[in-house]
Amino acid sequence: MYSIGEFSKITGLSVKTLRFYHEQGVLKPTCVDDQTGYRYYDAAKIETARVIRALRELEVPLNGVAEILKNHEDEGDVLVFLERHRQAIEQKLRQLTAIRTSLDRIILQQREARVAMQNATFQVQEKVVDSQVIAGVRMKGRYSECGKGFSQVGRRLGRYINGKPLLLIYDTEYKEEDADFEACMPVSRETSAEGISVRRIEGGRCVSLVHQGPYEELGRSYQKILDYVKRKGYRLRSPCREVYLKGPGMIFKGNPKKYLTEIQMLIEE
Amino acid sequence: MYSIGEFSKITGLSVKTLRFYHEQGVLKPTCVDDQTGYRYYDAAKIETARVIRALRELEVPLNGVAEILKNHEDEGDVLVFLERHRQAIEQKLRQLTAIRTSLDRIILQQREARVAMQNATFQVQEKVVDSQVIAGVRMKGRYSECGKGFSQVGRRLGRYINGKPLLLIYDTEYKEEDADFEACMPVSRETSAEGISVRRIEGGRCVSLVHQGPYEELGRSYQKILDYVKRKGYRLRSPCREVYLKGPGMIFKGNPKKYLTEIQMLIEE
DNA sequence: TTGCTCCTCACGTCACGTGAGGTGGC
DNA sequence: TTGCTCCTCACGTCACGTGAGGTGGC
Repeated sequence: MYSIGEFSKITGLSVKTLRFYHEQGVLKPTCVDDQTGYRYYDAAKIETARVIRALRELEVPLNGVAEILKNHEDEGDVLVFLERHRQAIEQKLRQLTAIRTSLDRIILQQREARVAMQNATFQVQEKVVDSQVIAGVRMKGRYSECGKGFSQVGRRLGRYINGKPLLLIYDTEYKEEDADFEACMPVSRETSAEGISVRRIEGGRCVSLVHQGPYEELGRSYQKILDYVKRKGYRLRSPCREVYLKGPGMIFKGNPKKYLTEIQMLIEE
Repeated sequence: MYSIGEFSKITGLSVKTLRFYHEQGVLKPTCVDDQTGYRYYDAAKIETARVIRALRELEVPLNGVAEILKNHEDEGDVLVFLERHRQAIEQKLRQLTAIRTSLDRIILQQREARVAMQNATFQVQEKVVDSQVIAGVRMKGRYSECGKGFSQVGRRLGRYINGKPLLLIYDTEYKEEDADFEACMPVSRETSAEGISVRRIEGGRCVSLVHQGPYEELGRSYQKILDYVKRKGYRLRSPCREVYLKGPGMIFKGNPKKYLTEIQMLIEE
């Protein structure tokens, strides 16, 4: 017979835990001294304790452990139980994996936003953009509605997104009410999904300007870039693009004054 | 201004949760009527509630949420925080993945044990065993010590195990004290590990008998199989094998009367 | 006497949910 | 008056851990 302290050392369960298991009826001492209240455990209880530890290490809840210990005669019951438990674990795993994916996305976004901030000159520049595969939803209405398009793409093709959201603007003049645009996400795969157009868009030489500030103030930057185009005498290829380098985050809307948006206008060579 | 019920519908947070968040100081109502104690929230709080929900959905603990809300000015701090949180999630994921792996192993073992039980005839049979890759630890001593060898292999090559543990017995006579044997696990890869011999062992025709009962009673089955071998005039190829079809499980030791052990003796053709 | 082991009882953790009992205004 | 919304307070969940205060035997 072992005292609770001895039994604790043997089994690796803390004294507090052993008392708790007694209280819960999961692991009862072999006998209790009714004078002192001391708990005593015999050698056979060591095996029970081992079983409990094994099950707890598998994160089987205590009442499950109790149940298994009660009718562990039928090994089939245990198997069914373990399969159910496996399902529960699997469920948690899926949930946590989804969380990790979201966190990765958020962290990456933040990092990229920083890099974009460091690299931005806020001057009109000429550069070459690569051709890329995008998934887009064509919309008509107000620009402020574009979020719906982005989230539609995100829901369907979330796991394939590998770049910043961009807007293709098909109007050649600014329209408030009935604008014609496409909310796009660069994706790694040419998967198809209903209501979403997945395709490759061309690259090429373009005039680019990074705009800092709220979207309502984009007009100023458009003016700057168009002045430049006119000065150079370039001819533009529609559609114009807005790339959202840094916008409202998934957690914080953030400060609109810090939003970064790159306007890209492809030019004919 | 919204009452708590209205605000609950808007934000998707339960009334109880909103009261709890108030108590915790995470999301305070804009004002509280000191006559009735009614809580009122203004529209700006909706955004805060959204942030809290987003963070809670990422399983950020409430005190973390509170901390982020307090000094969310510096986005860098949030990034560091999110990275730490990602680490925590990753940790949990690893833990749960390990649990799932264990559960799978246990469930598979149980299933295989059932199949073995159904197929066993408990008669001496002749059959052909395949050549297989095993990882083994050669030992000298008592057979009851073999568990150490198995667990040594399990610890080092656990993820590559793809079959039932088996013992190779190099003695040609039964030895109690100073037996010479090798605890082996079939593995899917010829990886090497110190102190463990990973190699391919031969297959071939063999005489086989499934023994049901505790290991101490294996002698009876050895007698049966050796009688058969003698009757047939076969010549044996050393080492003899014991395959543990059903033994003490990872959770329960189980009933030794139900243990199944296959004795295999390869014969020369 | 000191040190050690054991005891019980109450409270804390975590993020809420449940339920009782009561109020105030339409 | 009934129904609705709101309130507070206390307790439950889960598997223990912490700490206070006390006991009994060497």
